[in-house]
Amino acid sequence: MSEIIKVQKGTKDILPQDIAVWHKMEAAALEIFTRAGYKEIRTPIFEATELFQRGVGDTTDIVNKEMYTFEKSERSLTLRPENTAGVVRSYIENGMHKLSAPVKLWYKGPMFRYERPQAGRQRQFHQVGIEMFGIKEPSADAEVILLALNYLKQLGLPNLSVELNTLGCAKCRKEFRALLIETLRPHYEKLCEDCKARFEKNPLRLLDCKNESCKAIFALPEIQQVIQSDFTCPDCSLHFEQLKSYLDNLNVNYKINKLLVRGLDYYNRTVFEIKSENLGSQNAVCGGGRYDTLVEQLGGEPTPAIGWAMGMERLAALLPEINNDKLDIYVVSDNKLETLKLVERLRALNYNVDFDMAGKKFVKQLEKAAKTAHFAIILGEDEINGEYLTLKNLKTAEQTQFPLTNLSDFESRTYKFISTNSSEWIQSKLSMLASGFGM
RNA sequence: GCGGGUUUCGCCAAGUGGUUAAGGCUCCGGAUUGUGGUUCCGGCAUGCAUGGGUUCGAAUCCCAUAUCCCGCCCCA
Repeated sequence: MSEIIKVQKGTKDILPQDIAVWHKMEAAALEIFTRAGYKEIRTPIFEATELFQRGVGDTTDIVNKEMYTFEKSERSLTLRPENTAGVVRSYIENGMHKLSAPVKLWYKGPMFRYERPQAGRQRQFHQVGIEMFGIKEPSADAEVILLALNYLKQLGLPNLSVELNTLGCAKCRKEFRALLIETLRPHYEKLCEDCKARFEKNPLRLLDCKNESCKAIFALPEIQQVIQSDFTCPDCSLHFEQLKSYLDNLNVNYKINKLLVRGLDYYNRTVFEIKSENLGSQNAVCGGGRYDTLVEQLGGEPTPAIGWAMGMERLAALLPEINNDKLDIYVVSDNKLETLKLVERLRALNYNVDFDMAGKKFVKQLEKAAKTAHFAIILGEDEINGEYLTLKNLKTAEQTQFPLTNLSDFESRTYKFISTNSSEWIQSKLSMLASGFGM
């Protein structure tokens, strides 16, 4: 046997026994977003490297050190590290600004970042997210945040904490930036290397620094005064106040975090995160914000926009495991031809049905049925000769016979037989049968 | 990129230099040629992440590499 090839570091197989929770996340996304007027968009996994350099921003860590970039036919291509840039590219390229605003889009799929894997972080991971284009009013911000909460609620995660901040617009941020640099300059020497490097380029990012000595500096009264000060221009200020008012009136719990500065360059005004305490150090489930200049920056018409993304692996970590459902019926028989015929008919009636193909003995087949299915159908010599089948409830060991010639009789009478059992499967089957018979 | 830990069967796991590497679960077969998930019996690692080294002798000690996990940075 030659050496086996293993999955690559930071990647994982999602195995059949774990897939149910992914189906749940995907189904919830389709349902909740569709209900809010969002349409799914699927953009390519790789894009021109330049899209991310210009879109995500080349001062970001994502672009600087985390991209999977490769050359092909003298083009530089990159596996998408996030999907906002790709969606914006598609929005521009397909002339979606001509559609009536807002244009509401959602997506799900794999993203790629070359990072050291740890709890809640992989190199290939999945995000589900939404983007809304064309509305600058704060009601859009409110809807987008509510949508995130609704999605989490649908998944049974209603109690996560929302953190909110505003970064202002280019204009007010410029003034704040200048003030911040001026205030921090006396402490420059005491800052960590990263902070020094970012000092002139993107001083807002310093506020996010986790270094203890840097934190101590930012805790100084004169610096806190600057950080806590309301630097936003009247327009930005009003926008934020209106958003907060909407959220207050809708009883959304959130807290203002002045230090919340998102790591992607394209954000302005509203930024927010949704966190969970149960995720270890990578605790952000959802991150998003407004990016009113990105469309223009990537060559489109000036278009306000806002969106968010959730990490699906992190979401999955918060959700309870879902046991895979058992089969509805396992057919026990030594006559493969008659079994195949019956299985075909049962599958056509929407039952999940399987049977033995290995030629095992009767007892073994029944054992297998007991482990993998709710019901067994026994189709032996007696049944075939008498043109009937035996249905066995594997939980209660009850049995009953049905004529083989007319399976609609099987359908209509089965629910009476199985109604003696109250498992979840029975409930779902009952409602299915009931709807099928117009009851 | 930097730090700490981990690695024995499909899964869990004993073993800390000395005969054929415990045990449990799962799986497979039999007891039981049409009624199961109970019970009983049997099978399932010539090998302990990989490569070197020390030793009469290594899963056990040493070195290197890899792996996965956790943390930093950053992000979902």
